[in-house]
Amino acid sequence: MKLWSTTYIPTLKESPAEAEIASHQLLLRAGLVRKLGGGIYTFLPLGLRVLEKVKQICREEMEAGGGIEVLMPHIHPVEFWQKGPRWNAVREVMFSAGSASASVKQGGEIQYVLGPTHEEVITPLVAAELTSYRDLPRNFFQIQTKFRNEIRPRYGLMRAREFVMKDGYSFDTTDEAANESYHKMEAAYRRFFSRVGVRYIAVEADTGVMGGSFSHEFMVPAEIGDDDVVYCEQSGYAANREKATSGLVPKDLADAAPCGAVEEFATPGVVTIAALEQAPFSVPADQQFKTLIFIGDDKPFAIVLRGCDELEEAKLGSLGFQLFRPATPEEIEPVMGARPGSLGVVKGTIKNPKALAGIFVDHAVRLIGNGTTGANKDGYHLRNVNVARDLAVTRFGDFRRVREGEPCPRSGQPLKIARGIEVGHVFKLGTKYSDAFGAMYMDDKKQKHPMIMGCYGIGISRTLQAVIEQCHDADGIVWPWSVAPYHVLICVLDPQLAPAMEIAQKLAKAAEAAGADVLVDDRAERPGVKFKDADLIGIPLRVTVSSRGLAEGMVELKWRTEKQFTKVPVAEAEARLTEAVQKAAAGQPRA
RNA sequence: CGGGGUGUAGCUUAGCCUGGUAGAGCGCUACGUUCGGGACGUAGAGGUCGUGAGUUCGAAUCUCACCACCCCGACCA
Repeated sequence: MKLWSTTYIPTLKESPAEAEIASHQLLLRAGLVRKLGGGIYTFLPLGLRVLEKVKQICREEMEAGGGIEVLMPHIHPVEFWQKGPRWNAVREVMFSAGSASASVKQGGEIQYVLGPTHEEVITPLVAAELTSYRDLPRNFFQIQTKFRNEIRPRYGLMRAREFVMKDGYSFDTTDEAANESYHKMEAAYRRFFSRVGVRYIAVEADTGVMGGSFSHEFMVPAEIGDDDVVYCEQSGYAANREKATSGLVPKDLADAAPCGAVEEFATPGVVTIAALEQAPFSVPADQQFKTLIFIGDDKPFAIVLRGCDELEEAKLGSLGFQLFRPATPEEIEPVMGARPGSLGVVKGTIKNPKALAGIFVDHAVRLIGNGTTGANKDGYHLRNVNVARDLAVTRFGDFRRVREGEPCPRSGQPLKIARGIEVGHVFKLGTKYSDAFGAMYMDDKKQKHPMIMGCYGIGISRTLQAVIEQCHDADGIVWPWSVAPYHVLICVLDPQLAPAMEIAQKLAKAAEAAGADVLVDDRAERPGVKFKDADLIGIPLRVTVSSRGLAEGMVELKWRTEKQFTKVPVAEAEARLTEAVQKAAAGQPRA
């Protein structure tokens, strides 16, 4: 039992200007955290209690999934990162941790960095410690503070420079075993998020350059999220928008027959899809070919989409280029023969086809059959262009961005799109890090092989805020039982009356015996203030003890989720409270 | 890093355009009246007006630079 007067819960009536979204405002108003600097927060007692509960649930589910807990350092000698496979890519978001003394810092190299994640630490450890197939599989995890110098911290704990993360790493001998580790973690993640009390969607995520590996993101649906989740309620299909496909193009689509000879026509000044839709041309966007030129590893390549479609740039990762960017008009003209606005990939019209590293055509283009495209001659277009007969195609692929309402690739039902916050990510890594750090094992034939790795992250502090974002109303937070900082709040309206406090103590003991964490509001505040604060900090079950109630021999029980309270005779109060706590803990939050 | 915005008491802010005494509400302290959904009165404490330079007799107010924070984009748990 904790007395309000002996802890520190600084609630705010008004919300600080810096907080724009509900969860961020409530973090501050309910006295859970305070900001030290951009993206850097202190956890106050109430916030810390929630954080610890989320961590504990995570720990339990990780161990249930075979995870072994360790704690790695926050500061890393920089050599480990320099030796790793992504130093140049990650150093921008890493904090250095050299000496604070200016004289030492001058001209000196960075010697330490603050850990943004720990592949570069766990892999050398495992490389040194585990050498035999008999040592595997192993799956290590830790719950620890991470440091990333975010370009733009925002939304409180949602994107912070310092945040609490659970990170885990699995090491296996074979691909099949690694897949098993992966699926164990995926299952553990589902249990974790369910227990914490957030609605989530597990989506297929982009694997980038890792090729055949796979990846799932755990997303919490929220308006303020910065990812789009594409999903189908009927089939259960769900994917990050970067990776999502639709069933728009039937698998058995036959190529359309030509409808006449390709014909050039003048389109002076027409350089956009929209302009070609206007009279006198009146070509609908879905009958136009959109030709985009990119530079991939210094060579130009072409992407062809329908005029009405948009490119999903992340999907170009599957083409195998390390780096790519849109080409400039100056780079395009010598290759194609025209500037953007008059481009096309009709055979024989490309000025220098050999310069192109490839012509990649989106599957949906086949829906056009016969359409209109640029003539590679400024101010001219071609009509009656037949996809099968006339286009120069290296290969077809999926390059377009999926739109809401398109058919699900599995069920054919309309796809929906929602915003989401990424709170977890499971990723099959392969041997990227084991190769770099020599994490090898010897098999039973004395052959050495790199270990197959997986990595698994959960944003603990971000999950905490995601819970608030999902579980609040106009009055404040509405904590799920599992992570509530306290389960029961005993509001003593007249704490100066000894009998009132005695009853509060007795009830607190009963609730604790039933397994609840209890907070007693013993402040000499007016009732209105106490009730407002109670709603704000969102404790699931409130017990009100007042002189007025005691005069008729009653105390009151009230759930945070309900408007009405229930009067209970003092004599029955302990039993009723015990029962309520047990039911709530068992997942039936009703009195 | 690009675009936009804001910096005045612990919090929310007025004043700035049109230069001349820094104001309010919440919170805080004391006393009194109140006492079931953020009470009221009286009296107080609390301000380098983000920092630095400039213009001016005089700058919160005008100019410049810098810093911090917030929002929108590219990246991420």
